[in-house]
Amino acid sequence: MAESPLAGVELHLVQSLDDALAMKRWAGERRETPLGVDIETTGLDRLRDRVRLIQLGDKRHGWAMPDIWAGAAVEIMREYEGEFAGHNIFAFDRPHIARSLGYEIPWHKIHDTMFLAALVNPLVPKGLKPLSSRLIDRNAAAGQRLLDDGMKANKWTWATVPYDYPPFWSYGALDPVLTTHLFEILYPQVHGSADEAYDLERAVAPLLGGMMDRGLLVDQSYARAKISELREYEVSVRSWLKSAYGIDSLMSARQIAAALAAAGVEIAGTTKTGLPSVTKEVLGGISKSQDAPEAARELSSAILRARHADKICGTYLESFLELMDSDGAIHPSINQLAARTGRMTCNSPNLQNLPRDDRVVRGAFRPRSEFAYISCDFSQVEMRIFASLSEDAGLIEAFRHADETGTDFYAVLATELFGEPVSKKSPKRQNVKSASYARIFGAGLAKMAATAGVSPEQMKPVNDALGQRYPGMNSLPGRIIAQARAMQSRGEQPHVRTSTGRYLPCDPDRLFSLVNYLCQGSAAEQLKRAITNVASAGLAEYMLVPVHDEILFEIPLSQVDEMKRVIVEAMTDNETFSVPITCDASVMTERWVKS
DNA sequence: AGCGCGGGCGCG
DNA sequence: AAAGCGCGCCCGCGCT
Repeated sequence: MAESPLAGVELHLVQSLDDALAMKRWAGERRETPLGVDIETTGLDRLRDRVRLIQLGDKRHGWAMPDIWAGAAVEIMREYEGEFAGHNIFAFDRPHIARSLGYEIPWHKIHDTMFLAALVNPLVPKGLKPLSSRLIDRNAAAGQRLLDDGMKANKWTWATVPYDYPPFWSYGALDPVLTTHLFEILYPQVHGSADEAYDLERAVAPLLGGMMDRGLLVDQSYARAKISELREYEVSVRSWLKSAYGIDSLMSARQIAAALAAAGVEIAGTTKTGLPSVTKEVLGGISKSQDAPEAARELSSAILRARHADKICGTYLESFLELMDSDGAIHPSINQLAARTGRMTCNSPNLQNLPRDDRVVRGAFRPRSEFAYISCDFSQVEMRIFASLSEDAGLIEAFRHADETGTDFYAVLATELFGEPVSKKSPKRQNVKSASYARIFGAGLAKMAATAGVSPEQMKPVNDALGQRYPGMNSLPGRIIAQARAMQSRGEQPHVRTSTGRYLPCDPDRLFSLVNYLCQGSAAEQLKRAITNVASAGLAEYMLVPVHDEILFEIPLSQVDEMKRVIVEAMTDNETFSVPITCDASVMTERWVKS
């Protein structure tokens, strides 16, 4: 049996000046990997918790320093000439070390093994422990259990576990050792193939940290007033549903199906587990149906209205008040590499899925005094990227023409396809848009038509014409899938790579999804690029949250016009693709709602 | 009481 | 030939 790479690792706890000096001598040694960095804190609050233990390590040694030695740790880091590596160091350790210990490690000197792991394979669990167990030593995470059990048994928290409790300091000291081992394994798999993607992630990371710390101010009295209005309404509907139909849950498929049956309507569709489907679409269909009895229509629409009220309160407004910090703001967590395509995600709360049409929810956010919101979003970014990657001269020209004349892109396509002027309002234009997006998603004709709300017979000629006039619409997916098949026959995981080298694998039986991964992943990178460009233009401190193709800003009122120009300039990109990436900014002075 | 899952629904 | 992509959060439901 091969010896563990961790055999012979020595772990040290700094408890004296001699220990600290020994650590300093060790840190000054030459080594081939970056210096591993890790910290333990009193908790997970970025703004309030403080550092308790600072750990440094390389492949052979791990050192843990209690915070009374923080000065020495910072001195070692300041003087260190090489690079550092940490796991999730950009989002966690670096900001804590900066705020708590007063040292901001230069971002270009930092490697993050979590980023490396995500770039090597976005589908795999990215925690230090699972990665270490898988890539270094099956038992690498064994200490974690020991520490968890010990903390539970002694009723210790991360704030109170004694520094010299061996499972605490020793497994703390092991973490930077694991990180350097991970670096040695993962970096060669990124270096040379995805350097540009990696550098982009490193550049974006501190900017996302700034956004989380800044947060969005909540209009509390507004939120409370809306909540009581909506809850009152919901309660009245619920009590009617209960007394008239015995329904006590707005989501119970059984109860709702039974009540509708009593009112004379049978639900046709089922979920994949066989229960009757009671979605908005199904109930909405009944509520609008001329054939359905009045009672069933009333019942369906009542359920939907109550559900909507519940959603607005439960998922959004009430959650905002619960998550609100003592500074009156909400500090979402922005996760840089959670999605398989390289998109960022957001939680606590998710500010990327606030209702767009119902103005109530976004209205709960107000710019700080003497500030205004500016929202700047890319225009048809995924389609522009699709056109560029397809190299279809007609599509590229259509975008050029649309931009030059200020015409809607899909109206340009529809005008070309139908040989007659088509307006932005026309259903023809809507069908062309649906068919175009279906290409990006890899949808078939049936789904395409259903989404557009027309029959497959109506959609087919539009879809065929689109493929004929713009052959790149067929050839790009064709090329991607042909390459994916070739990968499969070589025994590789089928995948695409974006222009930065980002590796995007798909499930073996869903090759068609690669078309979307490439467009979505490239667009995700374009937003990350835009974030760095905005920062380079000097507006780093005004960004609040990224929303896939949009950045929300909070800008001093006195500089709105000027900064709006800077933002548009920074987010416009005529270089990266053969179709310009354009954007559109709007100013909101009162709330996060466009007037 | 807590966990995981499916269904449902909000966004790009 | 046929294939809609990516998320997070809430609830109901069945399980331990």
